[in-house]
Amino acid sequence: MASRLDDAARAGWMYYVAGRTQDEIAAAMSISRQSAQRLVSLAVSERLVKVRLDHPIAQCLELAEALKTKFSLKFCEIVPSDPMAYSAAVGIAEAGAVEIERWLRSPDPIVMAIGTGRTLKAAVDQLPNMSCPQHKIVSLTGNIGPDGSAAYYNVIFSMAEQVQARHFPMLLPVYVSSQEEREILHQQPMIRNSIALAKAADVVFVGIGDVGLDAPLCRDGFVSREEMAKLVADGATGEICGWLFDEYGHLVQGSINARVASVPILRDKKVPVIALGMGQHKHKAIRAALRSGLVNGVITDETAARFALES
Amino acid sequence: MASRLDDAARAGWMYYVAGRTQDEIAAAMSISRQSAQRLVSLAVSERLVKVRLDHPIAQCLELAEALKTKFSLKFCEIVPSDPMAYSAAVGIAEAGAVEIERWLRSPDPIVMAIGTGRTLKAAVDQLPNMSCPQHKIVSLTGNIGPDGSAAYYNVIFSMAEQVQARHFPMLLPVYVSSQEEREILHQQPMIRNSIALAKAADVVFVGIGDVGLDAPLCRDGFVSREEMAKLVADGATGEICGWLFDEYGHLVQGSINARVASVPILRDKKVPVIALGMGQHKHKAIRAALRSGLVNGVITDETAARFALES
DNA sequence: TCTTTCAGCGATTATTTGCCCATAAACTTA
DNA sequence: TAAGTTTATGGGCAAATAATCGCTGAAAGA
Repeated sequence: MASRLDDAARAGWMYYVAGRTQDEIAAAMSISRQSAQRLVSLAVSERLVKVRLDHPIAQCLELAEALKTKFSLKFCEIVPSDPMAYSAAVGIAEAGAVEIERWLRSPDPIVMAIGTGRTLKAAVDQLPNMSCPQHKIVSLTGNIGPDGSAAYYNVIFSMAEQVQARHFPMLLPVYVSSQEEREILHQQPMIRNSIALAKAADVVFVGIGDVGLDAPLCRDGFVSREEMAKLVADGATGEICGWLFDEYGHLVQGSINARVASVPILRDKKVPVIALGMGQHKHKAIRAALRSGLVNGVITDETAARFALES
Repeated sequence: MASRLDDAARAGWMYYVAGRTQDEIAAAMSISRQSAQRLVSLAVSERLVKVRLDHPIAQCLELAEALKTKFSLKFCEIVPSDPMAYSAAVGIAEAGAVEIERWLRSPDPIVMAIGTGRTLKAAVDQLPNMSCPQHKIVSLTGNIGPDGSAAYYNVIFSMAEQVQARHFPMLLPVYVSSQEEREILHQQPMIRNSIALAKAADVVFVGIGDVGLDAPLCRDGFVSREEMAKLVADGATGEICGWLFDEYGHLVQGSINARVASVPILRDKKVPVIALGMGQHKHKAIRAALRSGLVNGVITDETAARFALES
């Protein structure tokens, strides 16, 4: 199995780096061209090959500047929209990985706080193997899924493994049963330690989620359909680390926000809080988060950027 | 011009990151497919797209390419260094066996010349059972140990048995008592025949040995401790088939090299002469062998490769 | 104003690649 | 051990991509 990945890496290297054809690779490795092709595509599907585009596309840059000005952002990266893209995080994941990696390359120890969600997971999956024992990675949200599995959208664990940093997960569900329970749980020494660390983070990366019956929050069972319907009726527009906010980015009062186990969202303007998100159904959520200064950095796509600018 | 690069970046992004076909890119950008293709290839040639391979083997391949270029090698294989495994031939043995097997798989008869040493033995031990009656395997060095046993570092015998090929050992000690004796022995019909065969080899595999009081050459009694100390003082750095060379890969004059019974090392650039060796204590020997072109192929590990490249 | 040069374009052709399928090999399970 | 099941392999073929060629038009220079 490992040797197969080795072969895949070798084939992928010859194909993408050395620019050989599959026939040449086949000859070099004494296998059939078909096998070579399989190895190359395995290298791709196993994410061994990582492609990076080193050119700021003018339009995206302009949009980024405009967004930065309008919402006083510290950081803004716009990736081209792909109208045909089926999957959510095409492009964002790569761009997010670049920025995360930039922080991790720091020789000085930093504390990086991390939210959760599919987009963030996709970005983390694009990270290269690194060795960053000087850094600490701390989770902002509970890492226990509604089914009790400890590895829900295993962002912090995969990341820590990939970059070999110390990590501080928050071993709680995303939502606890009541505000009182949250207070009690947050007093536990380990949790308290994680929260203190998160509040001292040098940089924060979060995913932006949308709300609605089709949103992951609902589909993955964190929030019941009835509750979600009520939230939407009350004006909930988006979600960051489980905190629900309305279309102006203000936290929805009472309701579910009283039960979020997550660390409160930092509003300290000095620390970069960078949100990742894209796609039609997240447009309003992204705009809301930017409007209120819930985040001060964003990585999104062209159409979401235009939407946020228009209003 | 800038806008052309922008377009190239956009096209390259859609192609490599989003995974669109050139047709789709052409449609999205309202240009012909050919133009899209040109933009993509422009993005590549302008080095806007950067491919990385996130796998240990990738580094090995880069090192191999670098070594190939620097030392004009016909063949170079670098295996990942395993810092945990200080034992001899982890990885090298397998890699060597693969290459040896590749040659043996040839349906056309070949002559393979073989040196000796622990590393080569480990590689040969990794060979599968084969039936290669078409090939001839000839030994480059004497196969008689200092204790008179006929099967010292039984490389050629185990190999011939494993792959069922005709074999031509050299029934001499590694070192004879004098240059005169060597000349006489080399005139014996059987020996002469083996030497002629070895000189006509299609491919040569040798082990690289180090020198010093702890080196196998000394420990196994081929060279006395006094003689070894003198050799080291005279600048001997490594050994191939019993031939001692200095740190630039030049044979040490006189001394013990006058008594080596081995076939002279082939310097014919057309025939692959592939050396196997790894480990901290062989770094200098490997570098020396590469520097002088004593060998034109090498199978070694990452750290040895880096060492050879640095100087 | 005219000429020269040359980048870019599309059509055509050649090469390369992705995928399906039949077959062989390996591995399970009774 | 034999039958069944999964997994890998290589051939063939269609799609995708790269290379070649002649044409056009715009910019530079006389």
